Amino acid sequence: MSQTSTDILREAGISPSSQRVAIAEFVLHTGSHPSADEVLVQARKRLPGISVATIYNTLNLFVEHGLLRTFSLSQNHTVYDACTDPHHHFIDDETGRIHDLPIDAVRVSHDNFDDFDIREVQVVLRGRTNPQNPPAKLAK
Amino acid sequence: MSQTSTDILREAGISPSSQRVAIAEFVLHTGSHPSADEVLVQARKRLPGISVATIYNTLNLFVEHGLLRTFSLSQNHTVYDACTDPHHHFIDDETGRIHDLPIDAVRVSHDNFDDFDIREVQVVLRGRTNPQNPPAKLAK
DNA sequence: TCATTTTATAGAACTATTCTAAATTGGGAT
DNA sequence: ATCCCAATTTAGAATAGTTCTATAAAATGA
Ligand SMILES: [Mn+2]
Ligand SMILES: [Mn+2]
Ligand SMILES: [Zn+2]
Ligand SMILES: [Zn+2]
Repeated sequence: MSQTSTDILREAGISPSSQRVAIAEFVLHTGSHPSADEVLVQARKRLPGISVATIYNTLNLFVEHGLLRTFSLSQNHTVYDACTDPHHHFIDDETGRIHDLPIDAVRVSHDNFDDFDIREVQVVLRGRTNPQNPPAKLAK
Repeated sequence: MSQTSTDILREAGISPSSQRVAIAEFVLHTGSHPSADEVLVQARKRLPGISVATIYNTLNLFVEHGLLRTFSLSQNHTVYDACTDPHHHFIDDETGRIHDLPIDAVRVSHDNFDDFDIREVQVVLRGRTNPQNPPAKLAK
């Protein structure tokens, strides 16, 4: 049942060029929240000549078509998130690594702000990853 | 009893040069979460010749001494937050304006992640500001 | 095949921030 | 008051992530 990257692109209305597929193979299937640069490195393992411009064009295209989300943690560190449905994040202060948390692992309640129409709630937990524990059972 | 900017700087161990005071006068007393560029504009109203380098040097200095916090919402939009104690944020999708929310206006509970040592919980609400309501009674 | 459109590419341009190296400042000490 | 000197400020160069531009290559399909 698992769709190929080509299928995913077609379903999103994106014609699956070899470059796009090479990028998709990595970026749509990683939980690592990579930067554009990390995507470049991975994509070049499959398609050594792929250009930087194509990486950016393609990542932007994927975001526009809802296959990726993007967020900025600090200046000059934009990352891409392959998980597009709502979820939360834990960020390791030491390594900077971002972990997905299932949406229902965090509950948020808030006052009724009559001034605000809330569309989305995003929680970021920061701290340290406990070293003695196994790598973590992570989000969907 | 309200401390002058000069006092605040001295207490933080920063010698209050005229440039630093000019910047502090604005950035330590605004709730608007300004960018470096907005700080430059405001500081130049008091000290027209102040340089860009000084804006960045000083903002970084204030952050290092705990007078400001910084965060990035999107690539190339780093803002400074004069409120350094824990609180949450509402971001207006349309205008990009950031509003502080009192820490106790949002309650978060989460599973025990034995893999993570959580040090900080940050909530960002996104949506639209309700136009018919008054400008909002905002955070401390 | 050929014409047309789409996609990819190199490299220039852009922009926020940091760096560098030189000038200016201002508070003691004399 | 003057001198000294460390601290501070400054202009402009450098850097880095991203976007733009103009050209080339590839795919499409009649
Ligand atoms: Mn998948
Ligand atoms: Mn104040
Ligand atoms: Zn995620
Ligand atoms: Zn704030």
